[in-house]
Amino acid sequence: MNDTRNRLVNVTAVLFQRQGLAATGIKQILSDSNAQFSSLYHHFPGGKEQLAAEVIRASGIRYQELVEAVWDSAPDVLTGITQVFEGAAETLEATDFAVACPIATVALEVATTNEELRVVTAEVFSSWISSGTDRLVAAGIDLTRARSLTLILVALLEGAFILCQAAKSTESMIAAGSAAVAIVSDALESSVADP
Amino acid sequence: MNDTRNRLVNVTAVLFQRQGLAATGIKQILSDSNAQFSSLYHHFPGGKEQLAAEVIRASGIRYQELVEAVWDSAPDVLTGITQVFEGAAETLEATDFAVACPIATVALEVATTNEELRVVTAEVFSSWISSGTDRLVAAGIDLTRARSLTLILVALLEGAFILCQAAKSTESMIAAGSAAVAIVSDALESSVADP
DNA sequence: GTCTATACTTTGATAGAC
DNA sequence: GTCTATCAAAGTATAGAC
Repeated sequence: MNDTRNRLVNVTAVLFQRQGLAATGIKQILSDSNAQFSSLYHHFPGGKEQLAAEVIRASGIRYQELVEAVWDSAPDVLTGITQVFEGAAETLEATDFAVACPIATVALEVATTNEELRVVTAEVFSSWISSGTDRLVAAGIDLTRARSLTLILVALLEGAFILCQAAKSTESMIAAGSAAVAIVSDALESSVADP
Repeated sequence: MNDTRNRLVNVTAVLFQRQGLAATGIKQILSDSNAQFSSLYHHFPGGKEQLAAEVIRASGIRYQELVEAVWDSAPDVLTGITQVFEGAAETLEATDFAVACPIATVALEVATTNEELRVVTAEVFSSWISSGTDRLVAAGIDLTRARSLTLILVALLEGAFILCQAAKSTESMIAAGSAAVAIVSDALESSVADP
């Protein structure tokens, strides 16, 4: 799977994560991918927008799988959530705060400027939220509350990414992780008390 | 204060909020401001980057004042926090999810691409965090905990903005507001119990 | 599917008259 | 301080040979 098409997607994913959509030029994508104009427009007749849609989807799936792997390898829910936030903080620090959410920058850019791509980012977030909700339901939390909690968890993670990248500090991610654990912990206790 | 220089800053602030930095061209700024190239480079010899720095600072101050006004007009801390998140949700809905955080898109764009502007965004967030921390301290929470709580509040707000704009739904902002109130409420109770 | 070359637009920025 | 005109570079996209 290291053909030209995949190289284009993977290279663009990295550039989108660091620079966003508008700042990433096709010429830079081609240069970094060792590819030609003809290859890009052969594989993506829709040009930059079609490539972007595929990159957003691929990045979303990859990040979801990463988080699920961390979460599911933990012995319990609270440990899983702790490790997701700790892992995010470690990655930020290890990459000099370059690697955070793979789609947040693009999501904000397209939210009011490109309806097709906005929908793609919404689908990615929706998939993440379903994944988290499933896990909280499996831990004994009722569906409505599990969904609401997952929205909070994702918001904490995304918001902390912004603050951490701007400040070049993991302080916010640490605080967000503590809050995430506290909130889910409360929900678990009231689930046990009122099943 | 409706001279050319101020028009440039105000117009650019709106464009940055909706499109981000890279997607906003100087020609669009000039067109929307009814200004000329010569005016822009007269007032901002440093070009787009200098204008961007001033716009980020101005947007940061304006938004901080808005939030402080909402917070301080409430009878107590928890009501204030509730109304900040409710106000954000109302603004999102009233503007078809176009008006969210004024600097988040730019902050993510510049975080790894423009060190000078990254520092400016960091200063804005730092000022917001100080403002929130002051208010929680005034409510009786000790400084360390107040700062940590404020980081969580800002992360919740910023993360919810992303999710709401992508989904075109205020669901995440509602959930984030509930979480914010719950977390600060807990802190207030333990402050009273253990002063 | 890939190569070279190119078309056309928009970008940020500057020059020089007034 | 403002006007018109213009620059060099980078932007996306396409054509046509192989």
